Amino acid sequence: MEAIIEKYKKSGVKLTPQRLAIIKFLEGNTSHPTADDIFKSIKKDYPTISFATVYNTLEMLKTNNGLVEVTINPERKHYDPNVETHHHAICKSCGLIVDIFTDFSKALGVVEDEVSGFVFSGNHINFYGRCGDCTSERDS
Amino acid sequence: MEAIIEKYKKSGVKLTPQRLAIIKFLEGNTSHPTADDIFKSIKKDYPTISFATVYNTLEMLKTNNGLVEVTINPERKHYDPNVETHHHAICKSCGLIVDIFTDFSKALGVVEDEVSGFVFSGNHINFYGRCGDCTSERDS
DNA sequence: TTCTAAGTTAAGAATGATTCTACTTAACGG
DNA sequence: CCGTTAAGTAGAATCATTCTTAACTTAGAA
Ligand SMILES: [Mn+2]
Ligand SMILES: [Mn+2]
Ligand SMILES: [Zn+2]
Ligand SMILES: [Zn+2]
Repeated sequence: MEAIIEKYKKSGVKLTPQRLAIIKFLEGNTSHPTADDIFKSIKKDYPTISFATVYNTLEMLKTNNGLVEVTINPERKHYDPNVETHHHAICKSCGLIVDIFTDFSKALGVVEDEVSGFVFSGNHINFYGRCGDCTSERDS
Repeated sequence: MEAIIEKYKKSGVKLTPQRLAIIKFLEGNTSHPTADDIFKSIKKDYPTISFATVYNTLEMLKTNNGLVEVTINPERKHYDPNVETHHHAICKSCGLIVDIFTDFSKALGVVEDEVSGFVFSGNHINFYGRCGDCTSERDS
């Protein structure tokens, strides 16, 4: 946490209580929250916070490489403080998003030569299915 | 085309001129158009068409397995008449979306056992990069 | 053919996530 | 402390998509 704060100070951004609250909320968070999830959570401690602040902070974090947008749900954006390359499993029933850290670069690399003219810089895999809870629910 | 028309007739939907125009526009289309792209194109022949009809028809096609939504662009949905499993290359510069038909099931299958409780039913890979045009443009 | 029921279209209103605006407030280097 | 200036806030605006409702086709029955 301290290291994270230092990082932002160096990049010249002001560390307001609201920003720190959002950074703390996201730190180590693997739930892939939406802007609304973040807003609701921060509102408990900062009742006057506005969506503008949430979105502005997310934008700031994005440009400082502290956050990535996860484009999985066409209805709204999800945010992920884990900026390392990784993939996701998505439950088609309840929307749960789970991280997958397996490295597929070898298996995928071969193909990247086959697409005419493209120069690739990254990839992301979505695995669709049903999570444990939703599977056992249907069985019963 | 004839086969496609038969397919929808059988499923009990009425094939109106607007619907046929949309189906024709999509048939074999690999450009991954948005609802607005479709609307603009159909409007040339049917000036009174509305967005409601475009969205209704897309919904109808989706439920009849004649179309899939492509969740790649967080700003708007793209539609793909190719319902076979395939993947996409996305140009980060111009937004071009190109199909990739390589089969990765073997390489990905191994992992699917490792995610606790999940039962998987499909996957989709996004390859990010720059297309040929955008790459040569930057070079010059 | 003509009639009907059911499904479809079109215009515009409604929704909801995200962005913008105008103004107030507070962070922080000096 | 102070001044500069970035950041916070409330609410309006935007824009893709969905909803509502009345008028209109379609296809089958008579
Ligand atoms: Mn993740
Ligand atoms: Mn495609
Ligand atoms: Zn689930
Ligand atoms: Zn390009």
